[in-house]
Amino acid sequence: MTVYESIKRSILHGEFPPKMRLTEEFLANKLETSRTPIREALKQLESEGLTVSMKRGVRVRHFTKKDIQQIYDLRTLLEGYAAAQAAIHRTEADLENMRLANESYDNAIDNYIQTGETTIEDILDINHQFHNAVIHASQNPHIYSHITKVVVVPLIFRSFYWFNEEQLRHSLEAHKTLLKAIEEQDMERARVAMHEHIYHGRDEVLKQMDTIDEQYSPAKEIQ
Amino acid sequence: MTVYESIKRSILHGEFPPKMRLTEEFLANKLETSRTPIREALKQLESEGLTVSMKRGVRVRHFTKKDIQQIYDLRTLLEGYAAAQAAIHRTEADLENMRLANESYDNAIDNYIQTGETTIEDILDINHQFHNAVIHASQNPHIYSHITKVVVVPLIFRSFYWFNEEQLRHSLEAHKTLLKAIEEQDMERARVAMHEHIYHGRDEVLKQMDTIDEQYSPAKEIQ
DNA sequence: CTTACATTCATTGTATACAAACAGAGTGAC
DNA sequence: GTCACTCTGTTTGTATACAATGAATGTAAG
Repeated sequence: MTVYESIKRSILHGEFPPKMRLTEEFLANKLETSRTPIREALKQLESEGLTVSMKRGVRVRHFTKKDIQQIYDLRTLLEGYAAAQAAIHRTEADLENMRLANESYDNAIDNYIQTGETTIEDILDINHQFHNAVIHASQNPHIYSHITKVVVVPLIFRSFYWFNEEQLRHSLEAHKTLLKAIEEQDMERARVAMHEHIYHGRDEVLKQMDTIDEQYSPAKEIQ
Repeated sequence: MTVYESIKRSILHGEFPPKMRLTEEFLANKLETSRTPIREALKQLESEGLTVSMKRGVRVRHFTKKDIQQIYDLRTLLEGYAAAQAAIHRTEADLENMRLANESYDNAIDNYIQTGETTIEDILDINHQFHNAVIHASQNPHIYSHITKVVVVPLIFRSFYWFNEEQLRHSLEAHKTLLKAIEEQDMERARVAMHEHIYHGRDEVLKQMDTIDEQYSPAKEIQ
């Protein structure tokens, strides 16, 4: 799904800023394809909440602080539930996956700080691996699509959070706390650890939004 | 979105049973349109979880009892949250909407029993109105898409539940309990009332699945 | 100067033709 | 008889042409 991924990247990286209109022909030219695959990608993006379609055409969605708060509320609810279920249903293989993801995380932070070979994208990816491992351990595959939707939006505000060693270490510690609770099958402890972890991330994103304060910035226009 | 609605109806009414393959041309012929709108509808249905696409083509999704249980778990989580938030944030207008929906429900049950003018579809619709009013009262519009997804699937198993006066009255009572808690801004009471209401519905659907036991029935083939 | 209407242009929605990919049947070798 | 391979037919994926629909601009009347 390369057309979809490409547009998604452009939105998440800010190349297509909020409120920018996305015409099919523009995207078709840019991605050197026809309008048909573009339309399908746009439909999917809309169902993920990254775009909105008006009477005529589609625009990159604009999110207010309230939106972000509410989306994070849902993410907390869903991932908290996943963590609680994981504490009950996790297999030994699940635990191994989580441990592995955390080791990778640890190494990636070192690498990022020391050599700079590892990129933020890599770190985001490894973080994602851990969260996915938790969902997998919950043994409820239906959760995935819901969490995907609430996870993707805040990535638009890829905050300074992810560039800060202290925050990265803190995040890893949170993962370890969570993993311990899941190992010990301590369901409520796991849920709360996840709640705290996600709300902490939310606070950082909201802080970021305050500083750049682009809520009301007009859309860049094409051409 | 009439093509989408039409295919959805066919799936929910059992005309397109689980595992049935849906080829684009077949649907295009049936709905007297071209493949393009069909493809878009199928993409959307897939994102709602009603179909799955294989390497080649798409099939109506088949759900096991475990799937239904897990989907209801998520629905309970989400609607319970919505109810709790509604208890906090509801406006007077929200309360009025809920009261109205419950009145309609009451009348519809009477009408259904006595005259038979009101159909099950009507009743489902009014039930839906109440649940939507609760979500609206939560003041978190991002919940809608998530709940839509977990609500639609069980409709495939439109159980006997909806044909039974006693169950309908019971359901209305549950709505009233919930409404009272929301009126009194009793958040935890509202959450629990919603949990109970949804799990009760789940029990009925699972009971239904036991009796018909079509989990392992092969797919009808076209032609 | 403002409003209402009409004409034009840009953009989306639908149909269709063509290319690509996969499944299944048939054929041949071992 | 079985396995592997090719060939054929069906079905999806992509491009493109055409139709339909809004939006915007210009024009004329009040």
